[in-house]
Amino acid sequence: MTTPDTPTALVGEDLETWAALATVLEWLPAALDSQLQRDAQLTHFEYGVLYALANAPDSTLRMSVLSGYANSSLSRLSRAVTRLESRGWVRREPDPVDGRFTLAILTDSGRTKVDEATPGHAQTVHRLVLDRLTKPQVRQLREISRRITRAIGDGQEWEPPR
Amino acid sequence: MTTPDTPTALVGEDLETWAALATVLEWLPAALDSQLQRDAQLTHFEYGVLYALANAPDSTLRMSVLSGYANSSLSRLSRAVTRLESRGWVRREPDPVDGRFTLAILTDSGRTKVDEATPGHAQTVHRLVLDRLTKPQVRQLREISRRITRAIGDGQEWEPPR
DNA sequence: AGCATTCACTTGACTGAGCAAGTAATCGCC
DNA sequence: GGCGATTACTTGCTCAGTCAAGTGAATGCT
Repeated sequence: MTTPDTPTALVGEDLETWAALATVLEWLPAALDSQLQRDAQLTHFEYGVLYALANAPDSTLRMSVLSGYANSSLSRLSRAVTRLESRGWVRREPDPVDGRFTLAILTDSGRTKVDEATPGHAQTVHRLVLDRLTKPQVRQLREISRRITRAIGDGQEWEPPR
Repeated sequence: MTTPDTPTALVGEDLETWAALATVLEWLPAALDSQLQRDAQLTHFEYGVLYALANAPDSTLRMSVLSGYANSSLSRLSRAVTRLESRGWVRREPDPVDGRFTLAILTDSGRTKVDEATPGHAQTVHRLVLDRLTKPQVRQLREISRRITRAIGDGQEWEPPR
């Protein structure tokens, strides 16, 4: 008689799957950063910030909203925006509606930067991920990713950073 | 007539899939680190090092081999082992066979540490990933992950860190 | 209206990772 | 067998990220 115990170690297929995923978790972000760094002197995270601003109305977002889009803590975002600001791609303004909020605003040269960086990044995502998979696999990957994200959100003992 | 151009931006299903995966890439490592940090004062990377040693003959591996197993650069590994050494879980010895190699050796208390940390980590992997997926999805995830890893390895302009 | 509280960041101290330069051990070649 | 590569790390510097404490703006309670 077998019992569906909570497992105390990963074995067999589970271990292999986890090992494969863990490798992706380690290498894919590094590969993405590498391309963006080489071609646009941007980390993937910084690109994400610029991209989110580029797709926002008036190229403007409150820091706290932006940190949500970028899956980031406010302090990480604050430092990243400082860097982007010093390179002239973003500027900050207090929100006239409520001075506690800070608006991050994409500058014209920031927009140019995103536009230049986007094709290379999109190509890399295709080359490393999308083009390697069958269409059903792409769908599965989306569903699998969402399930994992939901599981993380559900965890009572851990809040994803905002 | 449509042409299969190299795309210059991600749109539609591709964008959604990529966004979902990017979220996993951001949150899953953080969630894993969070549990291990809380329950065992270990990063996921440090756990991986101890785990690899625990499963090696004589609980011993050359630094360069270990860095392969841990998907890490030698310099990152060197620093991690320094930390683990200072906590008494690993010790270093020059390889008697060839003094250029350094052997990393798991201590008894290091073994105890891995054994204590493993069930909680395995549970977290189940809770966040494996238990959320159907069996076919687990298989697909393994295959998808391997394809992505292979794609990264193929890239001529980027070598995965050893 | 006045003052403590809350909110939305920002910043200082510290840690971990990458890169490149350094170091010690061994190998290869004459 | 001596000496210039090569190999296998290690380490100094710099930078990004976290945590916790700090700051300035708005809110609420009386």
